[in-house]
Amino acid sequence: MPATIRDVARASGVHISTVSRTFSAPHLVNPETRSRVLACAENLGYRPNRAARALITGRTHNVGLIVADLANPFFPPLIKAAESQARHRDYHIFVTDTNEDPAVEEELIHALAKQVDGILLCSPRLNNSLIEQLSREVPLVLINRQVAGLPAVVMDVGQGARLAIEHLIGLGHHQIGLLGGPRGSWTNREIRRAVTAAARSADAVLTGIGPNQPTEAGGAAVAEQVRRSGVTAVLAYNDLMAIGLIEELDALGVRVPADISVVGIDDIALSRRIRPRLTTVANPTPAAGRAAVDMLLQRAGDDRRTTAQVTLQTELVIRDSTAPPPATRTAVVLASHVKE
Amino acid sequence: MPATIRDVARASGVHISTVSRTFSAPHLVNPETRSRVLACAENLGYRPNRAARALITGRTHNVGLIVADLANPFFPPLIKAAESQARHRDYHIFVTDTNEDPAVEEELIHALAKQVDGILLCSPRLNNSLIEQLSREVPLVLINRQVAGLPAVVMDVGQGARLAIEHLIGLGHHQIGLLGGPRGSWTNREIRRAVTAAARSADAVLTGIGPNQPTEAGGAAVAEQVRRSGVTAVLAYNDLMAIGLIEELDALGVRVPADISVVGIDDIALSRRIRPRLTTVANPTPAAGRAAVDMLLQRAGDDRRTTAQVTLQTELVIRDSTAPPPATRTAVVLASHVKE
DNA sequence: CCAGGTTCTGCAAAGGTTTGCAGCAGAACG
DNA sequence: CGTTCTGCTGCAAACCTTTGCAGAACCTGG
Repeated sequence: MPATIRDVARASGVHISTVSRTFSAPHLVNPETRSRVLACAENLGYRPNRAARALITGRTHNVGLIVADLANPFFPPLIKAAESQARHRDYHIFVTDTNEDPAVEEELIHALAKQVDGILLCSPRLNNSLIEQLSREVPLVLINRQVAGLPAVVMDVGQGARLAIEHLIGLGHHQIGLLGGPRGSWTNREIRRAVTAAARSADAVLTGIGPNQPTEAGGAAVAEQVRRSGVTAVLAYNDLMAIGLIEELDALGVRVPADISVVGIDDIALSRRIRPRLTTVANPTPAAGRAAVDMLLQRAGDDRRTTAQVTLQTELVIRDSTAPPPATRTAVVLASHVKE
Repeated sequence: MPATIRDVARASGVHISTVSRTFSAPHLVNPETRSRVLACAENLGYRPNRAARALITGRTHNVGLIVADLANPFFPPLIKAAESQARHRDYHIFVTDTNEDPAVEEELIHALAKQVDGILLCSPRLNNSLIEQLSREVPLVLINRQVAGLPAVVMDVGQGARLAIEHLIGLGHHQIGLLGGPRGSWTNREIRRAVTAAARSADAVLTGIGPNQPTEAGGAAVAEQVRRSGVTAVLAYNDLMAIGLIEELDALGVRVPADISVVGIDDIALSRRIRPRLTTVANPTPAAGRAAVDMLLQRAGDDRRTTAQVTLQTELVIRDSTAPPPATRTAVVLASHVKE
């Protein structure tokens, strides 16, 4: 039903190759012929079939972007930045959501493989060897994950987490809880590594809690456990969990930050809006999206495999959800400064 | 580089058609042959090329989903519901974002056209005739938009808006502001239509403000104008605008709901969390996502063009951002009930 | 033993496009 | 006027599959 290159050729009395060139290499065809062909194409409503084109050129001008959970406000800024970057380069981005399920993730990579020129894998939950294997099927750029030999852009969440712990220790906390994220998360391991080191060198005691769903529900679910654990401060895997935790603690009659301090990670827009405003580690998500697109397209351009790994800096944003622990409260308040 | 059907055929000593059938019609091939072929395929890491398959079958098993703004929390529930519904039917969903730009929207439809079996168009900003024309290129299902002859699922926002206005009038408001959304939005027109009728029949005065960007920034931008306009209540195009407006009014020293009542539309998760909790019109977004996928896939199945239009009910959720207007405050409070 | 059926496999066309090669006409040049 | 070059166009193979058709091998029943 839709017009093909052949219909246009017939209508304008030229060979299909001329029609093809009219669209993909206009300078090779006589201006007169060109405009005749274009007129016929317009008439018939002809549009080149991108799938057929891709079959022979090997370039689809699409890139896939796989995230764990579209409903997590952490992702949209990254996605939008990636989209606009891709658009400038005449590429389109197809976004899909894995529902935090590694099986779905693998499924999707296979499904996308031949329909895109590469895939941006955001915070994948797959294990390293599987990722490596899949990367032989389709060019991959990882975001917030490092696998030897694969290009990646990561946000230095370890550094941010370290700053967060030092901030808490500086306030006088010794018993600190660490709310783990989903299993398979590289970010999760980075946080744990950095935090463990920071805590050890300051004689603070760390209590791990998790793994958990990286959502508000996941945070809320462990509120009771946090309260009973005796910690005076908590670093959560992400802002969503921190927010869920704070709300549930509030429901249990535990005040934040008076009784327990809470720090999140990501600095989603919501964190600035809740009360108490959340102290958190800010991630440069738009920059990450742009960088990932650049790496992928550059890699697609040259054939040589770029395996660069870009690290973006994070930053601790101190707001109102952290304060000295109850016991030492007055003493420390005298010595500390209040910052935004 | 990646293995093709031909490599598998060579390796297992059969014709390519047999390999093809092994994957797309296994019952037609001898179990013995089949397992041999499968073993070779596994060995070579062969995966059928979905693009090539689509070229000949005409079925890609993908569906496109185009939204105006991924960062608007209104969309994720719809998207996730659509994705899970599609997954059950062995389809994949590709999501893209138009940045509220009609030109990008058209671009995207063309780009997606041949790579999907149909497109779900969410709150499109395109005009009717263009939509109609594009629908001849690729099957379309509209969400929150009605165009004669095209299948659509809409949420009855008109009814919800009417309830909202009646609620405000019931509280004693006579001067009501209507914060318009983006131009090109069908929802916007529906709201205006319903609200105008409701206001007329109750002798309330309506002040239109807009069009505006349907974001928090858009809501914040008109706060000053709202304050000066003399209205005592506002119905916003969506929750995001309502929230932005409330925050900015707060910054201007105008209290909600004491000085001005505000009602939103959508009932995004955030609306339950801000203070005052937002009175709003709840939309059944997951149901809409599922219904749209069903309509599209059913339409793809039978060849006959289904043009059904499904309407889903909305609901007014009364929370804390609405109250009687300042003047009549005490009098009416005595006569009214407080509900969640 | 033969007619008819079943089960499996191969052949080749088709789907819509791109692209290296070759051919052709006319221009430029000596 | 012959040669070389330039600009344009057509030819046909290629990309990776699917699928209608036909043939081969085998079986069943009469």
